[in-house]
Amino acid sequence: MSESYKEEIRNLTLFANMDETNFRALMRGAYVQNFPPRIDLIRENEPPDFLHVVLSGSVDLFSAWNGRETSMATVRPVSTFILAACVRNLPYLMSARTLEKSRIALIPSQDVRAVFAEDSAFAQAIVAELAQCYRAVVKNTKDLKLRTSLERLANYLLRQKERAGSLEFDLTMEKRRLASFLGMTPENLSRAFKGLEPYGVKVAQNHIVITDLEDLTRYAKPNPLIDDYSA
Amino acid sequence: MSESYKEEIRNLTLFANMDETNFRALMRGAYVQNFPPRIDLIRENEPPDFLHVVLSGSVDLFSAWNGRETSMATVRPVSTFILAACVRNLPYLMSARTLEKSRIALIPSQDVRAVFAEDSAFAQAIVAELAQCYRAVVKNTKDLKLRTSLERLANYLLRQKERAGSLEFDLTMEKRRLASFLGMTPENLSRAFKGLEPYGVKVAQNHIVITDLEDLTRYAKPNPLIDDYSA
DNA sequence: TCGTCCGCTTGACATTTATCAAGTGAGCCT
DNA sequence: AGGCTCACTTGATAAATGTCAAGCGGACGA
Repeated sequence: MSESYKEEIRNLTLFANMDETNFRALMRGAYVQNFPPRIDLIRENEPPDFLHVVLSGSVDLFSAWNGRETSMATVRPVSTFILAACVRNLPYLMSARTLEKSRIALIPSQDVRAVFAEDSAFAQAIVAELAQCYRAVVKNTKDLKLRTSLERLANYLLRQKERAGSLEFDLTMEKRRLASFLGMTPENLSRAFKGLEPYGVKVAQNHIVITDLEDLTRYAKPNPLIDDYSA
Repeated sequence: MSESYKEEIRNLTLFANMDETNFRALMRGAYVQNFPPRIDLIRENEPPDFLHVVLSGSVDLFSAWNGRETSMATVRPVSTFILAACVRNLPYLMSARTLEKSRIALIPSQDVRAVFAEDSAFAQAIVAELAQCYRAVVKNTKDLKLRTSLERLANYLLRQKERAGSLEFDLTMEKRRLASFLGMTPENLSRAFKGLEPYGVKVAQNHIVITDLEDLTRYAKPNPLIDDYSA
């Protein structure tokens, strides 16, 4: 693997503080691969061969049961996925596919387990990462159980507004995927956008304009314990 | 704290392999308290002062938003809760209350953070525990997003059957809490029980009898990637 | 033993969400 | 430019779920 990739990975908080020798050991078995859009990377129920690091592009984590499918999360650079399966050496709970052309680093999971048993800085970083992921999923569950789909969409738009730093922004994913992520059908999402118009949301294609932030906020009632993904 | 309590905690996988000196240090600031039923232990959004260990009784983790409330999980002996908030030193995402008379050990969370930075066996145990919790919540999300309420109930009953080791068992919680846990109203749960009768489920009060396991299983389509809480 | 309380159930109805089918429109290839 | 594709939208309808109000029945205390 090229040194520039290694440096990119090294800068991830997960790997930043670990011992250099251990990091080198981790990288020895690792490699970077380029994938075209819509390629399956892993399938749920497979054994966890590799810890994946998204270097560029983006990846959809999704899951299926009984002919239905739902999008669980989007992984963007630079971060990892399926860490939990790796450290526990248990089958993946989710499938993953590239959304766009993506560069992914693959680190053999047995190396991850071996090194994390030796390197306490790495172990601590894993703890921080897992705790973060855990809290993110708990928030997502609260979102699903405590809110209607209209409320979920309203709060999603407010989070995107925060991310973009502007009252005007483009949706970062296809509407059909957004619908699945928010736990509804595309048809329902389409109507939900209409339903938010009275609260000051203008939609044209993928472009969103929040024309009345106060009104939308009053309706959405955002809450850091659900919507603040950084804490 | 009495030595017998300490031993009980020591036997938890989370604490079993750590250094004795570090364990003693953890226990120094810890104490055990008895709580009556229906007592609030923590409230969401509070800073994480203590890691909680349920020694006996049971605890409900729940969360509220905008006047609505939902039950997230039940913690039974001997296990811990709000570990993620402790290690990240971030506010609780869920509230907790005793369901019955319970004995709870409280370990100052700053001690937990201090010791886990020193003790690699402890750090590893925390990783295992957090990864486990993460996977449990992911499964729960899949359950919520991929299944109807009737399917969730059917699979819940199959899991309880497994737990009890018998086709006949008692529900371990109030129906209203079960409804909340499964993400529905008590009225809807009541009708869902009726709806499972054709598949061989008999309900009398809290007592459940599965009279046609094959039929119920065919309907529920249980899946280890959703329903097996041990993996 | 008789009330009373409280959780559960039931029925009627409203709302939310999904499904199915048909249309619209932007992007794209030729 | 024409015509195709494909996501999205829209409308009609059905199914799932929630709400409200009333009733039932076991547990418990007086």
